[in-house]
Amino acid sequence: MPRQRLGTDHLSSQAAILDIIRAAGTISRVELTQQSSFSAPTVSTVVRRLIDEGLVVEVGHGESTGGKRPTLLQLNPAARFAIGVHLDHGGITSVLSDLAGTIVARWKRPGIGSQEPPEVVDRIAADIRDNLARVAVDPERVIGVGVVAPGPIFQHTRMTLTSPFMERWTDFPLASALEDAIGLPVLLDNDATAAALGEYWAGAIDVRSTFAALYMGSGLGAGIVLDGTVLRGSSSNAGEAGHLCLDMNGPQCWCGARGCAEVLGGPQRVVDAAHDAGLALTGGDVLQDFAEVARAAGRGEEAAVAILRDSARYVAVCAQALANVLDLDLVVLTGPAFALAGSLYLPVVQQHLDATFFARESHSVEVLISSNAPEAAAIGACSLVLQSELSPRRPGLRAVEVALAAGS
Amino acid sequence: MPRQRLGTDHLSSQAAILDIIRAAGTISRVELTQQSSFSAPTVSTVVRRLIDEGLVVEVGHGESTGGKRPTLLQLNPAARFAIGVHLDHGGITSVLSDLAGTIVARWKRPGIGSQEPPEVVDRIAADIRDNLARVAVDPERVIGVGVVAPGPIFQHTRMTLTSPFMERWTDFPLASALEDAIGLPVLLDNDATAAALGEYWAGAIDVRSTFAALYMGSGLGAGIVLDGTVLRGSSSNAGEAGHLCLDMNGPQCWCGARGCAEVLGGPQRVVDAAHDAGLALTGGDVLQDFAEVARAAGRGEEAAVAILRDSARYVAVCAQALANVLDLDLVVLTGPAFALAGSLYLPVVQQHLDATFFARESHSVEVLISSNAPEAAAIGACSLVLQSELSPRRPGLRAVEVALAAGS
DNA sequence: CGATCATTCTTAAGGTACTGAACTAAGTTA
DNA sequence: TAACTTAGTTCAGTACCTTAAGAATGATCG
Repeated sequence: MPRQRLGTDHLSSQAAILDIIRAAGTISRVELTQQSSFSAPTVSTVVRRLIDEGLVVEVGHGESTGGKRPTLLQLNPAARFAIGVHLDHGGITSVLSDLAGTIVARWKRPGIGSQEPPEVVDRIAADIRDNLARVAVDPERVIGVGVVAPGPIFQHTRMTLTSPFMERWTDFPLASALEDAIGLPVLLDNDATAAALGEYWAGAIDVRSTFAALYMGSGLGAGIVLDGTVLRGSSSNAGEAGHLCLDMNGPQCWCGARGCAEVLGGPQRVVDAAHDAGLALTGGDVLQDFAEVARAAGRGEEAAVAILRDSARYVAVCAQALANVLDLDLVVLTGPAFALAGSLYLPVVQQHLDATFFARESHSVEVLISSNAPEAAAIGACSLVLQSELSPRRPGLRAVEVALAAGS
Repeated sequence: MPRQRLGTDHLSSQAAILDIIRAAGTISRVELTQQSSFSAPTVSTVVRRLIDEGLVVEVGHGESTGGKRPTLLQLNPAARFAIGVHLDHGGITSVLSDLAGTIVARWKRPGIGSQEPPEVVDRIAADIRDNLARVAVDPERVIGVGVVAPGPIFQHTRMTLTSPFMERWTDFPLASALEDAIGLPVLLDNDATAAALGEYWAGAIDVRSTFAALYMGSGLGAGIVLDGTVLRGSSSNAGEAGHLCLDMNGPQCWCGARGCAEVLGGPQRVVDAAHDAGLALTGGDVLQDFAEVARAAGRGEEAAVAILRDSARYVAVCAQALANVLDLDLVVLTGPAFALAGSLYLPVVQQHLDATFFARESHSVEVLISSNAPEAAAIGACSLVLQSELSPRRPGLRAVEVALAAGS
């Protein structure tokens, strides 16, 4: 007997209203009518439905402006939960987040390189069950699992990822396997894409903004969100800013091209440069070494600062490319690498955009560091699930819808 | 008394159906139900409305597949017309196009550098009237004028363009002035953006495709169309592929940045290089000189071929950047420069994408030369009007809607 | 302090768009 | 000619949204 999927009916109106409430944080019904394209009665009934479903709660009253005081509305964070799993070389980072994108629980397990995919899937499922029990969240309120990883993906077949670092996972039907193991719908996506959506969802970014999230973890990528909708492109591989060519005669990249931004200024390059400069590194994985470089820079070691600043110049050019192609008004720096060294990158990127963004006479491009940078990808994975279930979009969500349909 | 705006009601369904008919060329109602998300009865009624409005006509029957033969539908090209005006340094190119994007009339006038904007507006209006009379098109069937030009635009104020080549036009309210002069709604946009939409509209490109049009005229730009909707960004300045940075230490560009693709491989660079190589050029405007280089290459002159091939490498990297950021499945080369030398650029771009496109394991990126390359911008200007009136989109059309609202 | 007004939100009635089910139309197949 | 297949329409019902009017609640002012 199919449990009724909440929020799937009354699609457009529910989704739009909920999204405005989410972005606003706290808002009255009147303001909703102004910010949405709906009339007051429609807002009223939609809000009542949202309240009945428990997704929204009334939280007191606002100031009067000469008449009745408005009733203020907010998301009910505890109404639904989602699980986000980030597969990366360094390990599997998972979070349980509520409706507002706040982390309720987090756990991290060793990398995936050594085990076979089926074992990893079982481990992920077991960890999810354990952690749900630990924080006493009603499993009925968990609406799904988002799984994200770097690299190009073949989403239309519900297969998983193909990056040279994850060879083992090529042709393994991760989504369906995990669905079978855990009994929840599973969505699969790119980590940078997810991080961008997470920033939109949890970072209270305006519905109408045009922004990109530059994600730096063990690699460099970007996610793009336009009018609240993730830009996926024709095969869900949009946003590969790390493979913008910044030097036509540059070094070969693993992707097959030359002079990719990731090779010239990505985390691996930072670590290599630090090594060459004689900095003492533990020689762990890329991110651990990058963290040491960032700490050295934080202590004021000039070599480390110079290396990171050099990297920042390349990141800035990536941001410029994205801004010029997409006419952005916001760039968010996120991911573990920017969590460590964002304060050094931010001014470089901001100044570069101020000086070179093509339409700067028309408007500036704001640059921010995500407040959730370390777990951005995992939170983004949660947001994938939350948005697809609570605020589904018509265009551009093909892949997610396919996955949902197959997983319901 | 307000004349009823056709196609503005019943928005979503009419627009969707009409768009599918346009893309298909010829199609039956049954196929429409398959390709759209509507039921057979809905398609039936919507099609009847379109036929009543004269936008669509029945054109015989298709082959039977074991039952009743399907009635085939087509756009009625003569149902509506639009005017497209392309302002560029070399001159003002205008076309009158029908619903299918076919050129009915075209005219070209000298450049706009020497005259004051009000005079130019009067001349444009007079030319439009003359040419409508000449080809005997009922002015009632002309739904509007699209005006396009290179460079960044301030569309939200209905002002016009700001490029160093068009200083005179800064702060001149082109759209409103022309509306007053001609009595038709006027839309304003970037030339490359328009060219992309023109390619979509007149080039019968599939509704679901993700494509960009690289436009090379006197400069280099791009227009992006996703799911049939123009990507405009936050200020209608998206797609500035000519100002992607391909060399961080490259020469200064007029836009303020360094190493822009346009400077390194744009038409001006081709002309300059040809000059340096000792090719005889008449020294006219950029496009005329570019045409001579292209002809020289066509005759097999090695220096010219080498120069163009060099330019093509930069164009190819632009295409790669767009493809990687947007996950494109199609790149169209258009504009007068590619009309002249596209056959030389195309293989270079195609090979580069085949070798370096990030998601090439997932799908390839097709590269085509527009069949309307010489007048692509002007045809695109027509398409702006046609689409906004006949197949309006909700998201991303902010600027156009503002213009339409003000102009109705 | 009570009458009036402003503002917020809801109820009621009506219109539009879409759908499923049943039907007509027009062919093919045996 | 009868049975079947495919194309397209009619009809009644449903869901959603809107305008118009009303109810609730608080501010303002004589």
